[in-house]
Amino acid sequence: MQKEQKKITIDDIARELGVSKTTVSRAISGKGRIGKETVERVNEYIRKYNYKPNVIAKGLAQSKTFNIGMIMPGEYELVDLPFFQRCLMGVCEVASAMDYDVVISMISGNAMSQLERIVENRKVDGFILSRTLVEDTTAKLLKESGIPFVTIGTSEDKEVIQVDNDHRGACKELTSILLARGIEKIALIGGNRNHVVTQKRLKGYVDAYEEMKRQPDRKIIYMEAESKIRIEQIVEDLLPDRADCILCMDDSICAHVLAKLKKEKIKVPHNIKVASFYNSTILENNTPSITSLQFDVLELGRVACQTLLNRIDGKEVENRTLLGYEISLKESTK
Amino acid sequence: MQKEQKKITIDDIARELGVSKTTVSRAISGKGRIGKETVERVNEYIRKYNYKPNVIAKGLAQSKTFNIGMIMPGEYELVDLPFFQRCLMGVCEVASAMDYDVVISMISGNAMSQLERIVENRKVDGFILSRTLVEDTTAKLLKESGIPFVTIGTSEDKEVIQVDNDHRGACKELTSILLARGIEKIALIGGNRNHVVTQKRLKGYVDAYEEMKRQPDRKIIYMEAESKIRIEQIVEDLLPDRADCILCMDDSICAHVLAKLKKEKIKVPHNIKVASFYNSTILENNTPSITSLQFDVLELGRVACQTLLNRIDGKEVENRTLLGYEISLKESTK
DNA sequence: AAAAATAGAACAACCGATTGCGCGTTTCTG
DNA sequence: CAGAAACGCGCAATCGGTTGTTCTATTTTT
Repeated sequence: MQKEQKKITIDDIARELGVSKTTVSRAISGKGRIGKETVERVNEYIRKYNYKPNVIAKGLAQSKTFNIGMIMPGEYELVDLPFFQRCLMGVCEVASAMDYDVVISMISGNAMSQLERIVENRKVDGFILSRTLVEDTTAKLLKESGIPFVTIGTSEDKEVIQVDNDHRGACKELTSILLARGIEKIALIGGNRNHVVTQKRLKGYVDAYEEMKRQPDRKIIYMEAESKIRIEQIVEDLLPDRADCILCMDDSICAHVLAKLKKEKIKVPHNIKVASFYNSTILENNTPSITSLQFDVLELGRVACQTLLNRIDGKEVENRTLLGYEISLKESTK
Repeated sequence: MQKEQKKITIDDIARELGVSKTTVSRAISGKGRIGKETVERVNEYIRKYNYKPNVIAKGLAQSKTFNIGMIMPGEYELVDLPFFQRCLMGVCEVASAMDYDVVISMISGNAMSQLERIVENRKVDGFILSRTLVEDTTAKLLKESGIPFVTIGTSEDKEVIQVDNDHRGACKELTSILLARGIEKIALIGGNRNHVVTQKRLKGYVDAYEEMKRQPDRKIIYMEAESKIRIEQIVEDLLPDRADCILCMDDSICAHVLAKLKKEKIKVPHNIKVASFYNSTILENNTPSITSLQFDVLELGRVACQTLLNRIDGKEVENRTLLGYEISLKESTK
């Protein structure tokens, strides 16, 4: 019950120990010339009285905040996705370990005002940008501001530091596996065509065909499959035999596809195969189990944060980091 | 392309306008006696050169940070819930409007170290605590620290400022409606019994029976329904006629219940009614549509944030705020 | 018209750290 | 053993604001 306990300052320590605050500061930071014995005394005092430096004051003196900004989409339909939450978790984990804190900005659409405020207020030392759209004015704004930042999700802009899962490679590999098994007609169902992941995955899909010197059937590539009705129509469109397999770009699409197939009494995998990208727990307990591509989003957050912190420290960082994926082959493509 | 553009300081303005920095500061804040004309000149300058005060310096001088801390669970299984994400969205919205920023702490289990760091570092002016467990050491720690905080979710501790949806009232009303329709045997399926919401909802359920001078059948109240298998067992247990209706405490439980009923060829609502709490989009497109209780989680976040900010400003605030709910009666209970 | 009240602005201390420079003492070096 | 180098430490400025007090000029009161 130590309410309103007066915080110890560096001056207090200096007074108590009969040295100057300069010395105390140096003892703590280890910078500059300082006696071994003095350091010991200061450390002991700090431990004993649980001194914590005032981060604000430190920030003012060093022009640093020890905060990083995490920019997430503020659109209602995106907020529910576990992707961002998990990412955030990875970011927080690393930041915390390095004594940084994470400031959130949820930016919806073109509401740049919040971001501008943060940028101008200099309340963070750098940003992590969770991007979903290919064209992103946020990145432009950040670039102009000169504040270090890292994007999660690939950008067209090669100057931008990016960390991403290898969606293209993943989708290519899965498609190749299916093709190698003699599954020729793979329908692809995706969501918003302006999302980076959608485009990357589509490219991977095409890559796989091209590597085998084949052409995918463009007529069974569907985008903007955002609603249940639309997805049902697509499935109807594919039946009875325009596709051997349906590859869904996210698991909510897949859930609808499965429901529709069940309704139409089409057996998976007997009559048609199904595969999906897997993020949430919707498909986890499905019967049959679903072949899927999995990404370690937590790790994505971690790496992005580490990259940013390195960047803030002035270290050289990779301009582009691609993280792996995992293909889990299950019953739905047997 | 204004990289590394030198920030304007209050001293710059003072020099340019030929007044003291005190005057500029007062002109901006409006505190103290200051000439109308001077205020005008200062404002004009600020607008013209887009001056933004340095929040860090301001914070140091005023012992404030203009940040609020949002504490969320860091457990992997909780992170996926859209609840916290939506809450956060509401919090960010209000904070942003009041020129505050939101600092995230994800705390898993007993890992208090991060929290302690933030508390000790004084990097926030107050906390919002998203709680899930009845017993919560986090709240205790915050209480001892003397930092203002608000909890989302009800606490036993009456001194703690709480904002919550009225789970008890909601569950009571829905149960009452069902009872009034002659649906007597209402099975209740809930998750973790240590979660506050679980307990509140259970109480509401019991309330409804008691108000009618009846007793619920304790044997058809199930807790810890966390896995698909467990839920299937429960449903089997209830069939064929131990229950007229199944009330699910969250929608992932409900999804499993519906799947199992379908598998067993039990028709909803003809053979058995189903109702649920509704947060995510899993049940949105179900056939039949599902009777559910809905909470405006976004609003919850908003109110919590507003309450905290009021508290930080030293205003009087309600110790307990209960937010409403919405009952949507659909086909599943017809 | 003298005294009192008041408005407008400036001085300087302060918030809690960091940091360049300088000073006195000890240790090294030839 | 003298001069140089290294060491340990303190002074004071600085980061960019806020704020209690004081000063002066003007206005109001009687």
